Amino acid sequence: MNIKDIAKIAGVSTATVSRVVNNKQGVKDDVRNHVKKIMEKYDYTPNLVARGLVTSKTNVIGVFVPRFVDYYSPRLDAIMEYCNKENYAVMLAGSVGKFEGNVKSLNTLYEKQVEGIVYFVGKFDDENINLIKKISSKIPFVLVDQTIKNVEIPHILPDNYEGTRKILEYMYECGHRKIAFIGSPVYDIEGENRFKAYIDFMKEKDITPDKSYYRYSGKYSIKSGYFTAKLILEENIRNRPTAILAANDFMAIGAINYIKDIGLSVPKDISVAGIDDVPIASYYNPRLTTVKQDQYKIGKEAVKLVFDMIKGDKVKIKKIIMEQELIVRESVKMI
Amino acid sequence: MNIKDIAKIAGVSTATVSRVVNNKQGVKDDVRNHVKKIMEKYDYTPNLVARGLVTSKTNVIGVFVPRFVDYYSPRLDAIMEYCNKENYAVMLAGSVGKFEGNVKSLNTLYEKQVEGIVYFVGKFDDENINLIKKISSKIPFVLVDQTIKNVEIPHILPDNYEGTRKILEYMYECGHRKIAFIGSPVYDIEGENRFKAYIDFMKEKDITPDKSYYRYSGKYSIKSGYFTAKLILEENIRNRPTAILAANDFMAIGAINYIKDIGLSVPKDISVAGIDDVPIASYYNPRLTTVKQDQYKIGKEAVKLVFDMIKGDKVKIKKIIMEQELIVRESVKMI
DNA sequence: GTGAAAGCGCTAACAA
DNA sequence: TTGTTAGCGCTTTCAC
Repeated sequence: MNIKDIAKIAGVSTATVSRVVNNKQGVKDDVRNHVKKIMEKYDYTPNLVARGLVTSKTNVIGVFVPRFVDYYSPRLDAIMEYCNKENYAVMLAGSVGKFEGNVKSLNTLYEKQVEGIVYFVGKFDDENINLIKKISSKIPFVLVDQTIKNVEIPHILPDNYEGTRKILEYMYECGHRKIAFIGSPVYDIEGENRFKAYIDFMKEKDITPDKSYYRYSGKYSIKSGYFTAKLILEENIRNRPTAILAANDFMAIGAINYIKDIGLSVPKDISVAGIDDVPIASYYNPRLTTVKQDQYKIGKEAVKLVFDMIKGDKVKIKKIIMEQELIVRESVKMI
Repeated sequence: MNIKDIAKIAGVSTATVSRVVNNKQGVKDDVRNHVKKIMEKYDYTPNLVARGLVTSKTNVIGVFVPRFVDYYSPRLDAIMEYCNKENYAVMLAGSVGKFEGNVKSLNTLYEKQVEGIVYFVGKFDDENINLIKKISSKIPFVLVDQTIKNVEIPHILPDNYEGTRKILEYMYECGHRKIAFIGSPVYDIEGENRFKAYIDFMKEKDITPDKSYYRYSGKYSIKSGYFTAKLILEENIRNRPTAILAANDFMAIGAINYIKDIGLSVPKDISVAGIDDVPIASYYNPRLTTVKQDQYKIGKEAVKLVFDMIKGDKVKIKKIIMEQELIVRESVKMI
């Protein structure tokens, strides 16, 4: 049942049906009602693919998510909400474990004519970067969590350097000097910022932690936090840190699990802090002291930026830095 | 840059370019290479919307998610993975808080010509059900977590009744008799199954819990678990339950938070169990004793079913019941 | 092995 | 206020 069928049955032209479907003016009320009745009777549904072809507006935006972890949930919520409001649909892409899928998946988004893309970065390689360059030169593209060196792309970045300093400052105020650090993957520029903040901070406080006190080999997962904590603590049995900062909440939770497994307790024996403030953080036991990235807001700003670019005539590169806020809860104690 | 441009530049017909784009036979190697070179040079990307219109195959499947919580993450992962493999894209719909959005959002999916839909149910109302009936009569549609009375739709259901009995049996074996129950929303048929299992089980064991021992007003969120636990425990100060079963893990976590806040400890003072085995369950403190729904598998079976229906000629209604498995961890103790 | 041409379902000038 | 018609970018017969 298509627009032609309806037109024929209703005894009008397709143009008139189209006007009715799109609630456009210039149709007499009785004709409009008549057409509407026919559409209803025959369960007519407009084919938005066809419409998209002629208007070259698909009303779809693309979202790339490396994998589904709770970290992204509030962001996706924000995006869905915004898109619902704007009458856009969301098309998903993601690698889901396999790095190789990234390029193909992102390209598909583009080929399917999405009008803009929000890209939550997992990792990059050159192939990826080239594709991003190409796509971002043709349609609105917003990068979240990461930037690309020497390439101007609108992006939203949490202020990881300052955020990390804030939580370290707090730990320091709580009397901690022996602070270990569970860092993030080496491919992650922003992760490096967190690590850099740690190194800088310690230096400023005239503390020189042993090299075995910090590792930046974590993978942002609970498991990797567990094993990195194990690595650090096993190497420092005689010189146990009083506190551990993990580069994200999941790794902090992993560390807490390990500490519990060796019969110690957080924060009684060792304090642990995270970064991100994922949804579970405030309900974990102990409630996690962390640094809040307002994920919902990040998601919202990201889509908003895309829509600004879709609507606006001139697309000027925007860069948004999101401040991070110290969230004091239970997992770091005063010593 | 479209197929016509490429054809003109390459000095061939659009048909030939199309054959090259789609890797079809019947093009001489040198012609093929020549066309490929031109496509590359001019950064040609096929317009999949146009292709979709002519082939009436969009290579997109729709997924409806009520909201983004961790419960759905492994399911979405499974779906993404499967679709990547099958060369399909995923279009998302969801209500995100507002119930009213459901119908419009689902309808959009249909209008955008997705080839099939996986529907993770939040709640239903009549408008919703009518739309689902309509859509499911036209394209492959799989319902997950719920069924519709008197309507035959392929669906995947966790065996909530048996699952709930399994965990209750375990709690009973651990010596618990005073078992309270934090139930799920009244609109949720499957939630009612969990509640029914509780009532049946208690009756079989000749236990008649006070009415204040069970509530099925939870909303599956951590917060609602917290406040329902509060309600139950405050009303039963002199007759405190030794164990609480929550109808999902999030509410169990909420209950644990409340118990902690009143100075008691899980499982020392009160045991708490959940249902679902969400990703955080095995890393919570205490590690959650629960009943596992293999969410990844559920997601996979759901898409698989949709693809079977897309590919298969005859679409016969399939119903899959997913068994649940008792997962014994730390949050329920022997008394 | 290649091209001409019809048409997928719709919108948007333009004409009437 | 309504209809005619030309595409949107692509695939797919059917000739050649």
